[in-house]
Amino acid sequence: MPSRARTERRGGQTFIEAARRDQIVAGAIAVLAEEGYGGASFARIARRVGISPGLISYHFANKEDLVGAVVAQVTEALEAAIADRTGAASDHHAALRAMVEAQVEFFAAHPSEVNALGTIRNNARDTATGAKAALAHRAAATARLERFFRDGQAAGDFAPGDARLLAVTTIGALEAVPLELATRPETDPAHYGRELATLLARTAGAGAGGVPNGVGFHGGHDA
Amino acid sequence: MPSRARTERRGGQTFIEAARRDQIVAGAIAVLAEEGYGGASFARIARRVGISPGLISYHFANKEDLVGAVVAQVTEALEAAIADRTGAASDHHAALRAMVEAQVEFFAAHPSEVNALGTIRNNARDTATGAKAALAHRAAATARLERFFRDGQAAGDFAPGDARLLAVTTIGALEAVPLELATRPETDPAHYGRELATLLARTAGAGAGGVPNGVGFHGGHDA
Amino acid sequence: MPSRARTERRGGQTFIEAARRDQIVAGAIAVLAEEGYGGASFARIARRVGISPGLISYHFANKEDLVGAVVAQVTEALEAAIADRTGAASDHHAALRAMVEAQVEFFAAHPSEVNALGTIRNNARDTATGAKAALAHRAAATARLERFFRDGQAAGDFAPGDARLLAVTTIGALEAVPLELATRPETDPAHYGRELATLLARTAGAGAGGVPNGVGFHGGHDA
Amino acid sequence: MPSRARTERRGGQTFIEAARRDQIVAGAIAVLAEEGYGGASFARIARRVGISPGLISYHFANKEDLVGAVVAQVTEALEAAIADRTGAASDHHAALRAMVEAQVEFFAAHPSEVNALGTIRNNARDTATGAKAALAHRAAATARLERFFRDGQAAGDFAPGDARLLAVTTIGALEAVPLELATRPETDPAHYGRELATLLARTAGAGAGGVPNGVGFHGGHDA
DNA sequence: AATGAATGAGCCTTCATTCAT
DNA sequence: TATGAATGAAGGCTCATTCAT
Repeated sequence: MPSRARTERRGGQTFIEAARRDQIVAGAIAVLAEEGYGGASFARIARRVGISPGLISYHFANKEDLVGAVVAQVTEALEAAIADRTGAASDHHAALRAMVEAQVEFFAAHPSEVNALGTIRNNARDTATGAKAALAHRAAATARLERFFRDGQAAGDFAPGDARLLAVTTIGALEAVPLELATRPETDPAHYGRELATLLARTAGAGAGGVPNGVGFHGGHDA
Repeated sequence: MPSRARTERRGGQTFIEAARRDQIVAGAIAVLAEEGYGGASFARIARRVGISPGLISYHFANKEDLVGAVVAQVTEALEAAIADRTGAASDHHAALRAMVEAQVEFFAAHPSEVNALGTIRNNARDTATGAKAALAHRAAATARLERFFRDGQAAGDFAPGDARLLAVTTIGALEAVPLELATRPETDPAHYGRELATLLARTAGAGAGGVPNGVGFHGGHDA
Repeated sequence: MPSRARTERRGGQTFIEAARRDQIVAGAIAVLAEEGYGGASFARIARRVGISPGLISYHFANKEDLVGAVVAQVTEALEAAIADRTGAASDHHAALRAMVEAQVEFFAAHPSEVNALGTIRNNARDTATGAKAALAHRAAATARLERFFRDGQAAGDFAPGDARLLAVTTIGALEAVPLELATRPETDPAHYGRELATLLARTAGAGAGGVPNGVGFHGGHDA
Repeated sequence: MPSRARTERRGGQTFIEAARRDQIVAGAIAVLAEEGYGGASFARIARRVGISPGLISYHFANKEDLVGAVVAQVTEALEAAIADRTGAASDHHAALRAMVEAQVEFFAAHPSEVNALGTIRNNARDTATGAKAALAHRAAATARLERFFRDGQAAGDFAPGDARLLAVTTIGALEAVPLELATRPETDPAHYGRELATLLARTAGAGAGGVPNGVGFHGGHDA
């Protein structure tokens, strides 16, 4: 029985279909990162991938659809990277550190993806569902972080204060990282992540039994 | 020789020339804020201002040129607002607070300008000189802030630490504010600014003889 | 040697080949009727039939070819329906009535087919051989009708006059029917056909010994 | 004072704007007539007119808009031609004759316009308002004709009968004319018109005191 | 100083068609 | 026999920009 591999499917898609989609998404990410939102035309993406522009329309219903796929892929990868690291955290300080470090390292490891996501987010008006997903992802991340800080404050791990403000500030601090890494390539991301984690821990403040400037000392967690 | 008024100049420009340029820049800001970078076409800007699209090309060499004018106007206004408030600051903590509060209040008072500036910055690849100015402004602001923090640490007003990291983090925290204000219109900007200032002061840390949460009182340093 | 059935042929075609062609023609008719000429793309036809677009190209050399098949099928069915009814007619008046009634009833019974045929005729320029067949069919029908009227006039069944004018007018009157039936669905087609036959008989006029409104009874002429 | 002519306006349009629009509409009519609906692309129209395709978009909001302009121009011209001739008619028979003759002569004098209108009508699905206007025009003409026949029957000028059927049949007979004239260029339109008028008068039938083949002479009815 | 007419490139998308499988 | 991947041309439309006036 021939050509089995070609007909096997994953999620209703042929292998080759899935491969093309991935390839196109990758091309879109690269072009978005390099040329910006306005420069990410089907023609440019197709040229980079080495296919005809019509083929993108064949695999994606819309530009929106393609942009949505980019957003989905990048946010999922980012979420996974964070989840991987925060899963083991035993307290709020450890979790915050894990999240910050994971995020910074992801930024360093996937600069184009992160850049593309940011580019899309900043041009969200254009596309309806596609790019709004990027904004929604950010909003969800902020809300999650707010809950996390409130939780930590209730648990006495963080100093009392406006958890929303803390979340927004933390998100902002993190979002400034990719440009900094790009601007100063000599920066060691791992080190930067650890330092930023420490700094943001100080920002969140120590709870009743903690120490503001650094590290708690109960657990044995680090990043 | 009549029409003297029309020929009087400031900076090499006729009055009416300057007025038109301002009018067009204002229109560009509004459209950038409302329609995003991709939506800010000459046609759309001209329609809003009530002129013909060709006139924009008459007054600005390029789209770049127009974008550059927007960046210049907004960054200058922002700088002025900051300078106004930080001028009176008597020490680093006061100066930091003044800077943060001034910036947040500027964000609240001029949402379109800030939005437009952000939009341009996020699409900086497109336009050569025009939009890169926005990035350059940010880079300069970061560098200045880094110097400020280093200064403050040397003076013992801030805790020792990586001043660059502190600067980038502070910038990031500030840049997250406009979206937060837009997303939650019920937020009181003045209050948000004070809280954020307090928070960022804690982030910078208290120096040897200072108070973390408040205002120091020794130095006479500038922003 | 199995699969004999699959290789049996009619007119040089496999059974399954013939079946597919019919299926595709039927799909094309439906799509033409519903979406118009411009909307009748291979993709749309294929989707309706439940096959891949490439298969249409496999079974038909061209879009022209497909359009030609549609024209052939519909005109043949129409001719057959007319022949069925006019075969028994004993004179020119009866034959005219039979033809008109048969045609109107065919219009009512096969609205999509008729619509598709009309759509093709009205876009005949596009496709070379395919759609010109529709025009040719109309021309042939007109010529036949002209001969019929001339015949009837010679036989004294119709009033003397320009047989060509009569034919063109009759064709026109018939071609207005499908839209009328579609626009006013409450119309009873059988009744409409009888009334129209009577009216057109009056238009053709009564011959020397005939009755204008009704049926003559001499000839043995065909349609 | 210079360039007066250029700034004078008619209906809010510059002269040159109006001239261009007319020129484009004329080009669209020619291309529609020659290449059919599917062939009437902006590129093709522009090439014929000798302008760039973008200029069509500059003068017309849409393809729909352009198509609508074509429909408006042709239907208005046709209506005017009919009104010119039927205005003087003193009774229903005279009015019917005038209408038929005027229409046939218009068909002969403006073959492309008529062809274009027909082409648009037959592809009405594609375009929303633009082409539906052509269908609406036909529906209105039919309704008006129906009223006319009913009127004439009430006045005793036409034989009793289904006025709707009569109207639809008359419209159909008229719509068959352009193709006949195109197919047989040797046809004399004036003669054809007179003959068709006579034929359709016979179709409508003579009223109580009238003469079937000719002209009534009593009434003062309108068209 | 200002208009509005005009261009040509580029946008996303759909199309008929081809071809390896 | 049938699929689905792929192409290249063409579609309408918007854009920044130019230029005569």
